[in-house]
Amino acid sequence: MPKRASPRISSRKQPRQARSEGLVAAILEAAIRVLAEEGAQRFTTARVAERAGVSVGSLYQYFPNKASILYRLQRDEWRQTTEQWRIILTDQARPPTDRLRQLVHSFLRSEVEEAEVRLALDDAAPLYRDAVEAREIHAEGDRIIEAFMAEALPEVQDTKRQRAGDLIVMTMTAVGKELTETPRESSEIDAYADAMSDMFIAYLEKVQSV
Amino acid sequence: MPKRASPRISSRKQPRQARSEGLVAAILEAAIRVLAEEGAQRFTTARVAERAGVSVGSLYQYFPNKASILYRLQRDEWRQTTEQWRIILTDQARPPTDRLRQLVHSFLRSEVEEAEVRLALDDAAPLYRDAVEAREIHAEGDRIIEAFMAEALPEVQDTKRQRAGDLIVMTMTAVGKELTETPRESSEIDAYADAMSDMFIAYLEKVQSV
DNA sequence: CTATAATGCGACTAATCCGTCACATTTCGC
DNA sequence: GCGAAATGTGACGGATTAGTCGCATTATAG
Repeated sequence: MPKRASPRISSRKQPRQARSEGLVAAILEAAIRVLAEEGAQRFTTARVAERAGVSVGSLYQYFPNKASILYRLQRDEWRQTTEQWRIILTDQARPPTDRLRQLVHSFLRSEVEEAEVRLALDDAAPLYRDAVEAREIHAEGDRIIEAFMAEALPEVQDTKRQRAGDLIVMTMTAVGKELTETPRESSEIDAYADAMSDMFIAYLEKVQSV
Repeated sequence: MPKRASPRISSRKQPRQARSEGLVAAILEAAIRVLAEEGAQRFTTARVAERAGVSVGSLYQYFPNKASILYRLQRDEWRQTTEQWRIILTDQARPPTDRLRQLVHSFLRSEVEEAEVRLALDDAAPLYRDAVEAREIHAEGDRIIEAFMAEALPEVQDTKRQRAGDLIVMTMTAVGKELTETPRESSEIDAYADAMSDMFIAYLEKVQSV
């Protein structure tokens, strides 16, 4: 956690903050590189600091421990994902099935793009999973899905609808991870995205008609 | 890897082997307990040996390294799962949809039953994932699913059918893992199993009708 | 019963890694 | 400029762990 400097408004440069911010940014970038290139096993504070061109001591001034770096990366990744979901799913000009299809495609694509980092972050999950705020990471995404489901299946019972949403999210993320593990042609990714979309839509139609 | 004693047929007792076999069994049992109770992080050869009432030295006589113990456990678990799948899916007296439904239910149940071990094994995956034989672990399961799909969707194109099978397996295992991570009522597990079965069946019907 | 081979033991080595702390350097307020 | 505060440094302590090796114990063959 970055030390919050007291809010100094009217200084021309904010060197204290400027240094710090640059340092934190450098650390996060280096962390991503280490994860992607060396994997979770070799992700050490020393290595991250070295890659960032910074000393471990400085690193520990802005991050209380190793896990917090990983947690931060995971949080940022997930925020991007969530934002992507929000943009796609709330575009009420298009029919829900279209949006769902695009959601699946976009998600799989972005998963595969950053394969190494995502896989490594996953491997390191045991280190940051127990963080207090870890549960909250997914909350926003869940809300977005729930809103979409409410729009797509307005007449379906709440618990049932929520379960359907859960199932879709779990499936999508899981398939994303699996496809990431063994590299595939981008055309094959699309084929899986299509198949998965078909599955979801068939499911939603069934749920709705019951 | 157990040292293979040369095949001595006509000795009354085979003490060499008897000791060894007991030792290996004790190690594997202890390994499961350590994983379940202490988690992947604290899974060390020393701890396993201690729990097994055996010295590390002995442990290393039958397992070349730590990863091999984990790999062995994972392999055994997966063999059980595969066998379960085979039994359920090849029962040609019942319609395919019934079998699929039961597959999902049984799988989710057994996943949740041994939650701790499975989760810990998953956490430790980075340690044994690169083992040469690791890919082969899933081969038999894939074959079983493929055979079932061929029976259920006889007129569908091969690649499409195989992708459908892949998708179902990925989804099922992923949801199983997810449900395992946050403990739930057994009734809720069943609800998810039902929902997932519905989804699969709706999907298969759609694939078949295209 | 004894020589020999198999099996078991556990202290020990070498490596790694997280996080700290005393000190050096840079920046800021004045 | 100058003193104080903020920021940065990296050697080091303390802890953990994978795997080894010389020796002890047990079983077998003759």
